[in-house]
Amino acid sequence: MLEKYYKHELVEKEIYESWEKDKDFIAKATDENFKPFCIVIPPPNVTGTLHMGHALNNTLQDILTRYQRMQGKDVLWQPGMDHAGIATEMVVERELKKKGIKKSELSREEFVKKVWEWKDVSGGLILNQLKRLGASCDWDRERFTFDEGLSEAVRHVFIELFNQGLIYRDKRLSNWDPKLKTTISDLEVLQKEIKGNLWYIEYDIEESEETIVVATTRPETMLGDTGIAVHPDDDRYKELVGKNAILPLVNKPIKIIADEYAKSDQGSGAVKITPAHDFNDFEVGKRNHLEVINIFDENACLNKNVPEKYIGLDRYDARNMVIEDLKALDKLVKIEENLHAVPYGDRSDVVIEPLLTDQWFVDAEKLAYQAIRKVKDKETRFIPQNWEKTYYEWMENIQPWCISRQLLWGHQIPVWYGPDNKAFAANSHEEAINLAKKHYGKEVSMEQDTDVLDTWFSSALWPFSTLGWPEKTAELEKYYPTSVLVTGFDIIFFWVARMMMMALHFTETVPFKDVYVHALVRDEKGQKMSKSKGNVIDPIVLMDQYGADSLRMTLCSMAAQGRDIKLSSQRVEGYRNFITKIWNAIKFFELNECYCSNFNLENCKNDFNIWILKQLDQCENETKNALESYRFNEAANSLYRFIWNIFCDWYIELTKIILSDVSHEDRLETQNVASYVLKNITIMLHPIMPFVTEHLWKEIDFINQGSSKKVIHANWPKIIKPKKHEGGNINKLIEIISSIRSTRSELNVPPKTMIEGFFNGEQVSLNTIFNKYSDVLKSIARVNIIQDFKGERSVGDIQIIHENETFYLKLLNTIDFKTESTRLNKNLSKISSEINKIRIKLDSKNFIENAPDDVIKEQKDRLEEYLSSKLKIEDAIKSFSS
RNA sequence: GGGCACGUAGCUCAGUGGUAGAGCAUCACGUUGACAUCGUGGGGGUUGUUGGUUCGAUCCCAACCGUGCCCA
Repeated sequence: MLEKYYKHELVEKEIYESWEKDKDFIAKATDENFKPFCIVIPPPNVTGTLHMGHALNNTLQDILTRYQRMQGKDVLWQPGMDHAGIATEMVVERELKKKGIKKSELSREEFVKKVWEWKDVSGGLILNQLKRLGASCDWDRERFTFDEGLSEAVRHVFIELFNQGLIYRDKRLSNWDPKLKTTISDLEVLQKEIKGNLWYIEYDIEESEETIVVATTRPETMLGDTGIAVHPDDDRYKELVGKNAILPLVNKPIKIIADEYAKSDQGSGAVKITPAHDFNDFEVGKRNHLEVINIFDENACLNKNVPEKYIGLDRYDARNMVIEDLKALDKLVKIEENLHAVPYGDRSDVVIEPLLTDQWFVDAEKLAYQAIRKVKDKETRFIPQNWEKTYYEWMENIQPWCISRQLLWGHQIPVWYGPDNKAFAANSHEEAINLAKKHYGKEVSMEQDTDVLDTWFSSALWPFSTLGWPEKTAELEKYYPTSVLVTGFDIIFFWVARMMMMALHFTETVPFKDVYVHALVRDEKGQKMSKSKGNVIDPIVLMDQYGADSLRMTLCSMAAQGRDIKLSSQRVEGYRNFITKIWNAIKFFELNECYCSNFNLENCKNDFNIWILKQLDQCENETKNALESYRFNEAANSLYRFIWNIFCDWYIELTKIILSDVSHEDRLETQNVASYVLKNITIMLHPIMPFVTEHLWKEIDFINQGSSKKVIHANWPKIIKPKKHEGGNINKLIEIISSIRSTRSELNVPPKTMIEGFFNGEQVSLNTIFNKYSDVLKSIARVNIIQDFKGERSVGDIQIIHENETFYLKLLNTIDFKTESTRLNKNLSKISSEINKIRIKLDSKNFIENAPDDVIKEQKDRLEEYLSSKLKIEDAIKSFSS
């Protein structure tokens, strides 16, 4: 006998351990009897912990995974993590600092060793949290982007792209993070709107009394200025173009140039050009052959290229000093408040400094071509489709991808330099020496590049490197290209786009057939969850409170395409209640000795049973279709509605009489049908709610029905269709019961009071229902209906109309006439307004001429039905007033 | 500035070219047999605004207003 409530805290751990112990998640790469289905997990960061976004992302993947397993596919959900260069280095650095160790005191090897030590102890916490969620990954195949095999793939890719000229080293402006002391890619830079100032500075013109005023948001960079730009059409400055201005504080001449980059309506219309420290200025400088002067060091402090008094100053101290000095010279003419975008590092949260350095770049533009085409050719589909636009937009404007990072933790760039600084890409030091020997004609000593690669470089290979590439493995053969990638839209650029490029270049096929892009999880007010706002809902806390299944069901039911999820714990509570509801329903059937015998359900005779099987079939169809088209919320809602609003609310109530009567001829059939329904909803719920369903399957014989397999391995159902098709008029019966209940309630008839009713037996439809289901009407509507051919009515006989047929409840002693009169008038006005609407329609010539016949007929039928109801209600009102 | 979503009941959200739904919240009534983590019933909507297409628009189209996100 089941306990009073489902206790997830006692069940989930045990169930998960049993899945793991029995290798229930394992993929069978070499077995060709099963069609493959494969998802690679978007690898969480090794430093990460589970947040709501992960919970949603992995719940959806697990639902697909478990569903496909039930379809008989050989399923591989490939798990793993990425090594997260910057994040991990920050974490370990912080740990070392606590012990009084500075990173700079350690060699590369020593530091990397410390990182591995850290990883063994505290890395990968998130994988255990995914297990709490129920993730059915094939854990034996767990991969890490820093594994030997994946590192091999990284080197392979780098060397090949290098040899093809698609990776190159270049001195150009890149985003320098002065806190982390590394470059980062443009995707890792966040633009923030900051309230700052626009400073107007006056420059003297060389050999002239004239001056020119420039406006800038970064006055300190003037120390590196090499020009002033004005718009070629700006009449104010036409005469000055070609002349020199004297850069204050530095006292050197810089050229005034005409360039369309200068906007006449912004600031003064003249803009200072600092080619070494601004991406736009760099381009302007290139166009106009301006000198490039780098004035910052790696800490974003001023270097030796500025006047001595400023050397060594931090950029903000320098700004203040420059302002003061300009003021003293009376060169600062105006200060305006100004809102402008300032670049911040997404990890460090400090202002990024564009800096001229030697870095490695991927020629992404060349790789993008195929990646765009394959999506246009529908070889990879985005779901919902509109994300294609985002993808195209980025791909079509793609910039060179800066892949070198000045870190210790990561794949060291497989490039060795010869004595003349010539770069050789090679798999190892030896290989590099050999290459160099051929080149120089003698053996030379070589130094490896000290930089490492962007973590996303290795992540971009994830869909095939995890399957063993570049080796030709059975896994690669069977599971690649993968079936679907499930991800949030925030990493379409970071990850999806780059995977597409790399996959197409190296495997000549798309990495996945579908990309399902899900929503962002927000708090209940619709705000993005963030630690600083303090509005983070921790999925672990919710799981502790309500169980993993409740959380999963909630996320699934809210995962409508194209909309963000606003999560509130109330919602989770609601789905916990849903589990309780199922739990109690099963308890009810336990009490009623449900079991399964050899009963052939095709031979069902009882209307309720035939009806519920049909409803179950419909639910199965809806759920299946929804899951196969990634409409997760529809799958969840279909199951919810069937189980609660059909099976529990009606089927159980309707069959109580049968089950409680030991000698009832339909009892055995009903027990079997109920068992069958419960078995199948357990299976269908499993992908969404794996724990409670596996538990019930284990505990309840009439649910597992003697299966030796766990529910995780059950086949997705194909619902039996009884030979006798007509399931009676159960839907009509339900409507009638609802009408009776509603009338009773509105007239304040006490729920338990048994009342009498009567009707004219010539009404065929009612006659069938009242005859067939009189016992049910007595038990759940508390009404005893008798046939009364005379149909004469007296005061207190309350009329109920159902589809043009009428019956009466005898309520003389129980009701208040005023209440009834109000009720009737309310109904009358509702009906009258409907009648008006339909009449207007039918009176319209346009409607009659243009609308399809079936629509016209439908409207006519409705009108007729309403008119007849109206007459009856008016009649009833008349009889009351008389 | 460019792009993409979204605006439906008090709240959170489904949905459909013809009759607008759910959950939560709310109100009334109800516990000796599955379930108060519950049941039964009720109230609650000019489907953001204005136009257009259409016999008919909440749905399709356009503009606007509002909100959010992405990119510059």
